[in-house]
Amino acid sequence: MELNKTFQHKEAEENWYAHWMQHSYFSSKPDQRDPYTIVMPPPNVTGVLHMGHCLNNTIQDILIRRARINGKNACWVPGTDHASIATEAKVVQMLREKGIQKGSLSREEFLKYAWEWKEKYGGIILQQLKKLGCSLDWDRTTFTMDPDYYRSVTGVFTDLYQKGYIYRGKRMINWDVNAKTALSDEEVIRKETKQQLCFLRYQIEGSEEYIQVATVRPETIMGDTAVCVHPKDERYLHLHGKNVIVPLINRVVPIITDEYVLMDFGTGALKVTPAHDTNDYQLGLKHNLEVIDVLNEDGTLNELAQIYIGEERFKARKKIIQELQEKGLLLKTEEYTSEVGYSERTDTVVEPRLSLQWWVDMKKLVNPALEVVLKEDIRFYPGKFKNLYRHWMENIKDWCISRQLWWGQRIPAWYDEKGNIYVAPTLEDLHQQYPETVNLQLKQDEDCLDTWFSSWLWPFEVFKGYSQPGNQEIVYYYPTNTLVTAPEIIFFWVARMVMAGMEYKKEIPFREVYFTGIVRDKQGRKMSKSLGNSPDLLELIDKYGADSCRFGIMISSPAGNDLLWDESSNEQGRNFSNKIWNALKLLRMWESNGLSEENESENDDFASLWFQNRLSEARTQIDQLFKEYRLSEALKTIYSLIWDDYCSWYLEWIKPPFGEKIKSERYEKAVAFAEELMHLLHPFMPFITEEVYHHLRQRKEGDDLIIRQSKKTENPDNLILQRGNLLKEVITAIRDARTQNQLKPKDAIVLLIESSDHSLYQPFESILKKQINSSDIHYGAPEAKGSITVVVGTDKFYLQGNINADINIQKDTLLKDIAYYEGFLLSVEKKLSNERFIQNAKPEVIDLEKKKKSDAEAKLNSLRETLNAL
RNA sequence: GGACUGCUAGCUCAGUUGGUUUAGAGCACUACUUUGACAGAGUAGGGGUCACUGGUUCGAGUCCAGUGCAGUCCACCA
Repeated sequence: MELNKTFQHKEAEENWYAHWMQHSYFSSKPDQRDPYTIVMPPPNVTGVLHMGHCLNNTIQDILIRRARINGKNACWVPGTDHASIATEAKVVQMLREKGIQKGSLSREEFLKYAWEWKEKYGGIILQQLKKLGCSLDWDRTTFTMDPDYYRSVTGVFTDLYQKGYIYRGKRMINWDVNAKTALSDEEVIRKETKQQLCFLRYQIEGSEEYIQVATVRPETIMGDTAVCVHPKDERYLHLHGKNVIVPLINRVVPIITDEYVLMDFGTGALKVTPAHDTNDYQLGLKHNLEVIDVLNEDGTLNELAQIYIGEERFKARKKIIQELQEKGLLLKTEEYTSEVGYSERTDTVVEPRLSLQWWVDMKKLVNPALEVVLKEDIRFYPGKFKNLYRHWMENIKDWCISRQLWWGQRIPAWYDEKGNIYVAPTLEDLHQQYPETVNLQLKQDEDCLDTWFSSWLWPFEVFKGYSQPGNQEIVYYYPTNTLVTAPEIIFFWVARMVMAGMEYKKEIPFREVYFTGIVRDKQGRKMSKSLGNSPDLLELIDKYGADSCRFGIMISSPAGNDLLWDESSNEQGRNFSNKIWNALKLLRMWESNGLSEENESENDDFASLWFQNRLSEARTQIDQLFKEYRLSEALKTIYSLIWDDYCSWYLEWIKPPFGEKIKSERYEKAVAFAEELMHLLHPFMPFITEEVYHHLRQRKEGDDLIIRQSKKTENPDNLILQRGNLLKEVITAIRDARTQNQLKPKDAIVLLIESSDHSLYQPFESILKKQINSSDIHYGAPEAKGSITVVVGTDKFYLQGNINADINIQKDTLLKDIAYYEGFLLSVEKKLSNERFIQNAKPEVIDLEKKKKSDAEAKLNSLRETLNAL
């Protein structure tokens, strides 16, 4: 079959993915082999594939494919997360565009829309992963709101409630006025924000005197129930026990004292608004202050504010500032920058708000989960995240898990008319467990659970490890091997999965966690939708091919650091594909030219002998790099093995002279090496490798690269490797001399080698001849001048024949070399003549320096001899 | 404010317990080559006082301290 000029990625991708699916190569069932399990971090149903997913899933696919060819039963589980708040926001927006307000719908009606939306868009991201070549076990696709999964979530809630790990309490929470729900601390992003610090005048009751108070949130003054000063602050001693009048609404509130107030910040006088600030709330509790919440759940002012009722909080702020100014109550404003909390999902400023929510008492779960990481039962790559994990775990706070949303697992708590709480996974369970409730008027809690309250069960619940504990699958696949995820969700997800795993399986959920870097653009900016600097991955795959995109992102992905991604790395991947493709074409061309059956002894084929050992050497390196999760370097090693060692050296070495046939044995070896190379590269670039593998030979049904098993790595013969390096060195040096002396490639030379050991060169004489275009090779010293001399090591190579050697060029080169080695020798001699060095350095280091010295001397001798001979 | 990480060629990165040459690779760059696998190529070349300042040591890119710059995470100062 005639091969295309270049690799046609589109056809190959479609064909091979379909072929692999047809043969169920991705699907895994428990068997005698060791499992290798990865659970995919489930992307949000709202998501579309971006560069982060590309990186993350490429890494997972590499690990899975490598495990598969290393004889493991590889199982990679896909799925999606219902993403409570993000999805609900999308659905609300979709409805709004249709002219439907969420508030006008019943819960059931809304959920119907939400499920429709999920069915329509929820699977897109998984389909996109197929384009990337991900070898996921699709039969295992799980959704965090699948019926069984749902029940496990409410089951876990019930269990934790019964153990007393979950409680309901009225506390300050982070309120998202846009999504109208509570958020956990982790869902609040703090950002530096410029604000106006307003200095306000609060009049002392029954006096003309004023006290100054600074605030960045003047719209909350209507919730003030005190002004607080430090008890020792001399400026305010005379005001202790007095009252002040809150501006605009003229509420009379007391001046209280507390050491919490910083005397040197602002004016040293703090307005206390217990309903709208966590610290103020604590102060309020301590001093028994009234809590006046002036905001509605959507962030508008309510009746308790008395003024600007119904106005949005920031509009109200402006108006209040203006009114205060007009009334002379605003003394000044200063620009002030501080950290302000924003909702991770809706990016609106979060309001501290007092409300009744459900909480997990994390102290009950934290210890085993901390221990397994400290003991390194679970290993983090890179290791620096261990400290981060530890710090968070040691300072853990209770987890607010209730959300005022409809999309998600509804909290399985029911209230009777007296306000008693009953908790059970389902209503049926409840009736069964508490028969007295059958006849009660029960009302289920309106709220949903935080998304992460379901995804923390992921590593075991995808195998039904909670709903059917002890089933064959969970026993076989759990603990999983590697978790590959972004460091951003170490607290949201990783830590909580460890807790859930330890609590419910009494075992770690995964043995190793590989944290990927953040994908940044060329300017180092984080890729994000809002910046619009995130390229469309599907377009890239279409343009360069999935293999090239995988190559591109992996080659620029240093272990444990962020990666700066640039489209040109895809070009490098494409060029590499093309290089491989052309090597294949060369092999096929040789075959179609016919093979020569002429015999040759093993010793005649130095090239294959060398490459065999070079391959073993590379394999050893790659094995080690994989162990350390240095995937980028493993890829670089393979890249150079294929491009430099196989294509540039090996294939050139075995290439038959033009018009001649290649010897059959050599050809067979070259094909076998190509198979090995494709096998090594396959985890990184699955499509082209499978395609090439099938072009190399006729394959039987089921002989596919994706399942071909690796051989044991053999130790390389270092002597052979050294000989190979010598050969390369000599070729390079002579080629260099040829160029410098302007010899044309066509001009053949005669090579004379002067060496103390001719046997060094004899094994690869024929290769050398071909590579430097030499008609003949002799050994010995030159009889006359006029040749070009090249020194490699201490051996001399004379290029003779019909040439005009330019003595000056050679002199320049030699003098440069001599200067270098003289300098080098000087530094070594300096070291060796230093008595303290001789006294203190290890003997092997001294020996080494001595060897360096004698080597350099010998080299200098050779160079000087050569110079003199000119 | 606290903690962590990084700073090596134009760019992205290696450099493993301090001594294997007077610091490497890949891209990019420059020159030359060009009908026999591949111009998406080949051959060669230029390019770095290893962020800075001190210190330890016979010896520092590597260890220590400080400084600077960048980034990440954490923290309730109005």
